[in-house]
Amino acid sequence: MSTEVKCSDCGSRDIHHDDARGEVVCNTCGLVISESAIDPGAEWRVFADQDKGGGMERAGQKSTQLLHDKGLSTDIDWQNKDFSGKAITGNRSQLYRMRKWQRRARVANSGERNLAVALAEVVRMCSQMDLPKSITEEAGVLYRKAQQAKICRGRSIEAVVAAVVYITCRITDIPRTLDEVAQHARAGRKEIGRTSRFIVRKLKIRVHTPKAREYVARFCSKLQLDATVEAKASEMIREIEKRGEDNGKGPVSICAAAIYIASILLGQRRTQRECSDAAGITEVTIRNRYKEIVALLDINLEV
DNA sequence: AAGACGAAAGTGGTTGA
DNA sequence: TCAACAACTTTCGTCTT
Repeated sequence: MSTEVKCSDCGSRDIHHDDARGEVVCNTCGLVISESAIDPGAEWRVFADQDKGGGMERAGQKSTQLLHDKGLSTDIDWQNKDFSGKAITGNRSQLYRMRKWQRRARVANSGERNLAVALAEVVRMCSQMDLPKSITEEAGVLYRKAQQAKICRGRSIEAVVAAVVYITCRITDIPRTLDEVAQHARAGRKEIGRTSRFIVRKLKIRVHTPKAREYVARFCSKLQLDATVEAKASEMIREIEKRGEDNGKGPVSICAAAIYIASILLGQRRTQRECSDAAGITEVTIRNRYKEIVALLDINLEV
């Protein structure tokens, strides 16, 4: 297994993976760098004060929706030793029987196996898309619900996962466009759209159509525009929405056009091409929208 | 040469009979 | 289920900076 990981304690690159334990260990100082090879990027924190007396203390990894058994299952080691390393003396066949049942109980049924694959895919997609951990968890929860509602039948895991991520982004008000999701998914745009509509209907999830303002910050940062442009664009969008002139128009296109105008007004001009690229739409659409906005808000673009 | 403009034809999703 | 429809895309020729 190749790795660029450096030991955070002594800086050594001499590191090995202990696959049996799922740990990454520094050979120089013995520091355990990552306790879970399943999700090496994961970070979780304990807030001692919040946990105090809350009965939330636990040993081992944090409970998470992102492992099919929520990370809480027990392992019976392959060696015939107990937790302290002492040899287990009792009945051997009994030990084998325990292992067998444990294996069965954990990933034996197909639903659990499906979940294990799906949740790994959720984690992969979300981290590729730079989504916050909370979204990843939410998406995992939604996948479980979808699975219980028998939505996965006849659909690829990849499509359902992508749909679930898409929906989760929408309901948490950090919308990603279908194209953006499709870019990081292992399913086609069309299928993701179809599947997510199906899930929303089946599970009766309430999703409002995204608002143009929800894209402003992200597109501005993509275009390296500062907060003044962002504020100006938001202001225009608010006015447009207030007058109900956003009806039927794609929120993404309104947002992109508003940013285009704001960038000119504040002397940080971006081309139509740049704006359309950042928003994933065409220049033509920017043109159409921005002319409407200029007319509507009586904006003078002359310098 | 790059950016902006606009016409025209095509695509995919929604809606309403 | 189908056709109509508006938004949006693609393409391309022309004008402007």
